[in-house]
Amino acid sequence: MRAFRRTDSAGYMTNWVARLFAKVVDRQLKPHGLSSAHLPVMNALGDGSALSQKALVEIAAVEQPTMAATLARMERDNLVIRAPDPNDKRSSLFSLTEHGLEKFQNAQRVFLDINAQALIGLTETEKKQYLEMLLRVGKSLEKLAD
Amino acid sequence: MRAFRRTDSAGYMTNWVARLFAKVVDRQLKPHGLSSAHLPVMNALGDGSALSQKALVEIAAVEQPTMAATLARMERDNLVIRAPDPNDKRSSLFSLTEHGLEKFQNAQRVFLDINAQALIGLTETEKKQYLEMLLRVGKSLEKLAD
DNA sequence: AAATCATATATAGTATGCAATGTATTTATT
DNA sequence: AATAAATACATTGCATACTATATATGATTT
Repeated sequence: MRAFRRTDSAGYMTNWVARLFAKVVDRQLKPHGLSSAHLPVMNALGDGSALSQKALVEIAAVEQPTMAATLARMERDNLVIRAPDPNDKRSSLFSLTEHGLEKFQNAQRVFLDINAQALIGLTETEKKQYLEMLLRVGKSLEKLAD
Repeated sequence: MRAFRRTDSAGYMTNWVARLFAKVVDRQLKPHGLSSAHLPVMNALGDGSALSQKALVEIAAVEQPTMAATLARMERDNLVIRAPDPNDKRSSLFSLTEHGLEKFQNAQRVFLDINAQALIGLTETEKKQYLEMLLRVGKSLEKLAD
């Protein structure tokens, strides 16, 4: 079996672009004390919601221990607070602190801007196709992961 | 600024698909004692080449300390060996061990198969478009990262 | 040849991600 | 109600990735 070019492999290419996204986002968020893993959490809590770890796990589509660690760091950095869930003693409800809410405004702007810059070489039609294909590929991979 | 859906963001979606790729690949490679980060290295060395860390950094498009750690683990696991570069005392040349070469055969098959499965929902034309768009988005992001 | 600059790698520190497993609480079954 | 099963979360261990920085060697300049 002959070696293949990286640009011929969807796995390599997707990983490459994802790392570039994260690198650029993290560099620009760092001065704000934020990072890419905070974004799905802040986005979910940005309207003032108080959500459980489990809900955030589903929203961010990461494994539970990953979200636990992210929330622990965000709590440490005063971006979120944890309150006991009155209906379930196993669970806590997370919400943004005031500081977290302020930071979320910046984060949102930075992230949307980088997304726009990244897609600058695609037409409007292609942008939709790009997102739609990612969704289809992701769903195929989710089946493989079950 | 209103919250956006994850499926509308190229950054989220690319990251999501990349993590799914890695998860599936890593699960299937684990029984072979391999992982996704080994693939670009094995692919580069699979023809018997002996390459420096620097060359592998460029091929895999990761930062130098990342490749250093990956090579250290691969060396520990007897997948690659390190030999002094006769032309430059700062540098070593890495090549696959016999064990690494055997494993590479399996890895290659597993990886190509997962790639094919992931793209099963795309037409042949779309597969090319997917790769081509990733390349364009990646190049835009590389500019942002400079 | 000595001093300077550049290059290749190493190391420390941290974040993000996964798998595997343990614990407390809740829900379902008998 | 007691027991069993399911659920929510915590914890441990490790891999992969980044930034920042240090060290050794090589190349260039003076």
